[in-house]
Amino acid sequence: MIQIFQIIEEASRGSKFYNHKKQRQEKIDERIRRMLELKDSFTPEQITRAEAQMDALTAQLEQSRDLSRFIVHVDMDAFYAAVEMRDRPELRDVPMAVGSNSMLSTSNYAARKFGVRAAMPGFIGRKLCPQLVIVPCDFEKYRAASQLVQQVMARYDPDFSMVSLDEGYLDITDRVATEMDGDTGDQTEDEVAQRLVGEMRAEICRLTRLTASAGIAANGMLAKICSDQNKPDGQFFLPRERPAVLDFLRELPVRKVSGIGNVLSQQLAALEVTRCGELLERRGLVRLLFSECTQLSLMRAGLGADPPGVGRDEDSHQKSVSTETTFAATADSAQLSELLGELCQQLSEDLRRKGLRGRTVTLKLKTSSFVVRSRATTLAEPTSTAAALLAATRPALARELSAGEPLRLLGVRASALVAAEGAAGPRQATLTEMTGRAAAPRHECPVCGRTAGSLAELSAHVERCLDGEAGGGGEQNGGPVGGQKRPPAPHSGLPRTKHKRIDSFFTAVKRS
DNA sequence: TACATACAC
DNA sequence: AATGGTGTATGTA
Repeated sequence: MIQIFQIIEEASRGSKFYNHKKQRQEKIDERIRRMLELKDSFTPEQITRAEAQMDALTAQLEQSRDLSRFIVHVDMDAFYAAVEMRDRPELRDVPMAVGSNSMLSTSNYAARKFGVRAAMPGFIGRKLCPQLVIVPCDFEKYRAASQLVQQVMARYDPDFSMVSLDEGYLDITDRVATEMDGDTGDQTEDEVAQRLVGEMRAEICRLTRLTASAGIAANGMLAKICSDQNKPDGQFFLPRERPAVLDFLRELPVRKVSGIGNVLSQQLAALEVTRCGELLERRGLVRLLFSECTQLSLMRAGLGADPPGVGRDEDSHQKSVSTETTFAATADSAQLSELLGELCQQLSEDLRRKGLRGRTVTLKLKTSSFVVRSRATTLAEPTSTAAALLAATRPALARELSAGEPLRLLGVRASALVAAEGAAGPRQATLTEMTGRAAAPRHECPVCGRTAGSLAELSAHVERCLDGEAGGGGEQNGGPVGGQKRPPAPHSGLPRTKHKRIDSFFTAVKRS
């Protein structure tokens, strides 16, 4: 499988993308060299002292360690690909990916055997696997499937929170407690939690014909790692006991922890830290070489001591709104200027739709050699008009253009957001706003196939259907639910999110 | 506040 | 021949 690396290398070598990536890596290497130099200058006393300071932090984290909750992370398996395979049986047994020639969003497991991965351009995927079938994204479908998944999750925790269309967190502690009050035989709390999650996954599967994996642990950080352990179509339970948590983490690659990415894991590797357990052993170096913020999150990763919340916090609001696009590189200022106008128009619409205005406007650009730059302007008054956005960014574009290098991307962002006149106030967008509505003009129950008169009715029906109470399973499909005589009106012309987007569904959002 | 970087999905 | 878009957080000046 070293071949995979070689094929990718072969296909990339010499390209501007590749060159840029190499340059970036050189910068990282240089940073690491400087870090190691600094490290070699530390005296044993310095390190001992740093360790003592970290021990204080550790004690503090131990003190606040909360093992009282059952947090669940649910992750749909190869989500987009799974939806396409479900709807097109001919794709079932072939290597396939969802996306385009320039970017793949997901691949199925057959394609993964060839090294075809998310975030890989399609043309490289085809080099790795000539039979690869590439299916374009169909977000309406993924949204509809996600809605069903969410409907199930809501039954286990009405305050669940989605991270994206295919992934979310629940706190099922209360649900477990309720269950324990009834007759659970001689099942322990832990067993009940696992059974409930198994049932939830089964319901998701029944409703969507898609599989989900899940992790159950004392906090979201651990639950997320756990959901990856028995993927696909599996679950993993990590007991809520300090020794079990520490044992689990000791050998776990640091890269598995959300927040430790490419760069930080390279830095850590240079310090001979590749496992979470080693974060604790080398805490002195962590203290001396990383920022306070990074120290804290690394110690949390080593100890598995993270707050148990599922992203619930009430008064958090959206910080920025942006739109950007990639195109064939050009230095033609008329063309770029026209595009900038369109982007400002788009951003203006997005801001208005969300009832927001921005005081800081940022132009983003990427040169043909993949160098990214941003130019920000702060206005006297917050705005949401295309004209003002354009006025704030056009001069910056002109300045950058005078360098003469062709551009391959332009983007505009509004930040320092405030509520527009008469709007509700800067707040997080609701899930519905961000993901759009389920595209089911005939509100058809995915379990029994009958139609309901409205979304609300359908929801209620699906609840009953999942509970096995609707019609006792004896009735035929097709009869409307709730005595409805006619199929409902197609659907209320609510604004649809246009699906020019490729993968933009950061919905770390609380449902409201 | 401006800009760059890292990260997630 | 060819490598995405949206958003958050953080470090630094």
